[in-house]
Amino acid sequence: MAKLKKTKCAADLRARILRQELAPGCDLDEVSLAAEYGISRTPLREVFHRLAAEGYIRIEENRGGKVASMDFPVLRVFFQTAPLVYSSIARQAAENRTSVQVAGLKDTQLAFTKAARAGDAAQSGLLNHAFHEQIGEMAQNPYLFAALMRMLIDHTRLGQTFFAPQSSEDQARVKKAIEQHDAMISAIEAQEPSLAIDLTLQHWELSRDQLEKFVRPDPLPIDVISMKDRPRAV
Amino acid sequence: MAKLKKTKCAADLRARILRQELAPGCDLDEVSLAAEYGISRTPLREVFHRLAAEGYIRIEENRGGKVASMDFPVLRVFFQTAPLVYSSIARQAAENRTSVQVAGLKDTQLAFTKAARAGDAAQSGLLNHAFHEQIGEMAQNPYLFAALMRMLIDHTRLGQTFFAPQSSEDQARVKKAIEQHDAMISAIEAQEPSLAIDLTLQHWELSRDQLEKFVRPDPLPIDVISMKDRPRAV
DNA sequence: TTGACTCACTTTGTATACATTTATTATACA
DNA sequence: TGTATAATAAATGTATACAAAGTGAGTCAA
Repeated sequence: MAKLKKTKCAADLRARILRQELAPGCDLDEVSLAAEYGISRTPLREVFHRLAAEGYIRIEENRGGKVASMDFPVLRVFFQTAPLVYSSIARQAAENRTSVQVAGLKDTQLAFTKAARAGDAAQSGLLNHAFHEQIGEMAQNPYLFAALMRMLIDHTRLGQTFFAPQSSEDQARVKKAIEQHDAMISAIEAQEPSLAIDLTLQHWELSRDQLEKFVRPDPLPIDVISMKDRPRAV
Repeated sequence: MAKLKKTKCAADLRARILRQELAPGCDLDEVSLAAEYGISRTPLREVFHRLAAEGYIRIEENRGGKVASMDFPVLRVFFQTAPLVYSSIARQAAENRTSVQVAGLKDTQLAFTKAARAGDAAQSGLLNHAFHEQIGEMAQNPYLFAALMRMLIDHTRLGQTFFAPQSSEDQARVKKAIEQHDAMISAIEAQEPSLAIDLTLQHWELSRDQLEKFVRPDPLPIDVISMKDRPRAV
């Protein structure tokens, strides 16, 4: 019972960080968080140290925990590394998945689909995260899994806008993402590594286009006059 | 001062696990370890949670910390994954290294060479670990770095015998490893990624041959008579 | 002898109190 | 008014005390 509160606290903190409810760099107050989760500072601090080693937060000497930042240089590396890690994981997931794991993945995909169609951005992001984490578990590769989890922290935080469709284009993208997930499940279930890799890379391309737009948004229009012709451009 | 004891405790525990002084699966008693490091159980447990998330130990509900095991299925994955991670790290290290980091790497290599030539197996293993960790830091890739660190935990533990040369063959291998390190430093310093990758893969081959011998040792001789002809075969 | 149960003992988990460090405010002085 | 410094408040880090769970020896009944 008591231990449940601790794991729940850790899980909730992770979720809040992934949802950017706790923004990068945000200061984490021990006393208020401990009160919030109904535990004392001792177990909370143990959670902090766990999250620090997982890459969610960093702990500074005598000034407590802060949400891990997302500096620009790292983002560049993120885009460089994602295809390698995601495709390697996909390959091994297709090779090593168990049928129980496939069933679990389908459950997650079902929940994800519902949330995405309902336009619940926060929940979609978390379920998308869970989806890819589950594929990571299928790979049975603790080494790459560690890399994957760190990628997903940043990926989910960056993609927070992804599942909040505004334009009809956005909605089409979300629909495509759902379909890609379904295809990935099939490839993994059929144990076809090379197909799983292809689908994963396509999925990454879709996500990357959106993320890059977020990181490097369209510049504001220079010619003010022409704005009249496309009033919703911004 | 007090915080130093904590980081020292964490570093020492890591080293003891890497040296297999604390064997895989070994139980970690909180009170005795706390006493040993001159700290109370509270900070020690925080260290435990850190090490758990780093993959050095695992913490079981109500029965404390145990050194992470090295099960056989994972070893298979280890050999599969090492070339990918090590070579990717090497590439980016050559691309992104700073001169300060190169200087640090040379220092480590110097200490490593001394320890290896002196036949100090434990120290050699740790310094070899530090050498490859420093290359990991040069890569400036937190995602792959996480994978690397997990690989090195198992690599260093497995290779514990590597730097305890018994036969003259073993001594030749250690000498070759030292030379390969030097060549890797040069490639990284010269910022030649493809060369760094080649050298890293060669280095891995050398290590792999030795490790596989450790994991899958030569079978005991079946023909007892022939033993007389090669008394040091076992 | 075996098996289950009890009770003492050991170990882990949590809360609280205290020490130490950092942040903030107030005050003095230029 | 602005800066430096002292005093105060707030937050983090650690130790200790207590609660809860696990472990094991010993006992007794079948």
